[in-house]
Amino acid sequence: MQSEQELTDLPLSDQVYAKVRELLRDGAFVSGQRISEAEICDRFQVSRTPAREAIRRLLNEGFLTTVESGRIIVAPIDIERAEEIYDMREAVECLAAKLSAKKATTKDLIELRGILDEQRRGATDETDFLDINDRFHRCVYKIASNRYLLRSAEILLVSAGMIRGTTQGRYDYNTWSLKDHEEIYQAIEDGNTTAAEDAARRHVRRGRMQRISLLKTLSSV
Amino acid sequence: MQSEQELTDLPLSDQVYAKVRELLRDGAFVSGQRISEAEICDRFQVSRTPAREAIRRLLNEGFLTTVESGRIIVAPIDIERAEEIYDMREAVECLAAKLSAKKATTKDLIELRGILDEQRRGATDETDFLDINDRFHRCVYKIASNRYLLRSAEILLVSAGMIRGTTQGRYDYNTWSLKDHEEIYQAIEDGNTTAAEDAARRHVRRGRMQRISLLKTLSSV
DNA sequence: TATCCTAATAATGTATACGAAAAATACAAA
DNA sequence: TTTGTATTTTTCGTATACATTATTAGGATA
Repeated sequence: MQSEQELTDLPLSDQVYAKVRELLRDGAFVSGQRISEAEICDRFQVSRTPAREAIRRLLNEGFLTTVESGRIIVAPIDIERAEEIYDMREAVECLAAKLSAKKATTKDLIELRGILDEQRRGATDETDFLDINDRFHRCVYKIASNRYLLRSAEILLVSAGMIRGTTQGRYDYNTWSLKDHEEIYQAIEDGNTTAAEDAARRHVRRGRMQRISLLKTLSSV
Repeated sequence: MQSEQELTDLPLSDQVYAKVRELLRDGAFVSGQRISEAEICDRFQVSRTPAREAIRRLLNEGFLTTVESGRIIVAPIDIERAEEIYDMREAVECLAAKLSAKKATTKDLIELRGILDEQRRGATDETDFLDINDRFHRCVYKIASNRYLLRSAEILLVSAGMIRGTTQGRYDYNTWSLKDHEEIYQAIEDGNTTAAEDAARRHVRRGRMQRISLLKTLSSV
């Protein structure tokens, strides 16, 4: 829940939750793969209680799914689910941008610009790029300061990141991503809510097209 | 997770979750009130494990909040939180209406119209009215068929329902609520996505004004 | 009476124990 | 080989035990 807390002094269930989500994001857990409590216990050396709680939360947030008879698997992201993610993401990112444009303080703008500068300097590798990208979006969420939005946006950001097939063709993404982020930033700085919303919408839609086409080439193989 | 399931064959944690949420909605648990595991165990005659899981989910969804040193209370809904709820709700309800207008089948329309007819016939009392109201919205969510939207919208619907101070002045709400629902329905039937979005937006904003002013009169007392 | 120290109490995080239900496996018979 | 059945194993839901930490209460002293 608290974001700035050291991971080690959080309850084990939260640590496990965070670590599993990381594994999901990094593709160590793949679509459709079965997840059992015992496996989580083994892997993270915790007892069933925190493992259970982490799994239940991941289920609730849509990262995992229950199949017939209670078995749990990593939620497969097919085109249908990807469209659900992006439909929702568009609504949520637009709101985030709009609220940020309304509420951003000077300090907020400095922080956001800092992340943008980092992105401009260029990422060392793909993971780094994705990190910076996520930080930008999370910063916007923070500025929007809406707890319900935050919860949703966070989940959707990670879920969208899980849509991938091949890693290739993802890095040049940086070119338009940077331009989009600059646009969003500018609108927020200007306090122009509709411009912010529009920029966010375009950004999400570009991401959507890219990801969906990625899925399509994959499923046709 | 599955909606049509008998409550009794769901895991205890889900049953407890549902029951606590009901108590919250009905005002049996009030803002700021402390909630302890033991209390939940006592009240529902379950052991700590399911009680814990229910509480964690309620925390995660924003119904409960952690205060200093891990104490858990019913999240107080002040004006700030109410605005967060309604800002987010506007985005989510608009999306729900839009998607429904795009996807609704004849069968969907029949079901939705059925609820509307019920509302037209009038509710017997306030609880009944709220039930019908919720059913209408849930039906729209279902038609939109987006899992991420559903989770969010459901939480926001209940959260918004928890904004209340006095019960008075809530019942005449029915007059404009019905009109709004009819508008939303019509747009969905027409497959007019922008009209659906607009109708939903107006509806949410009306609810927002009403609830916020309710809170304001309360806090000024 | 106010304050501080200590003991008791309660609450939460974590681990483990138990039971039921489902799945997998092994083995026998057709 | 296939099928059917019995047995073993896994997995999960639930309960409870243990440990640690925070909170409260009581009593002694200034």
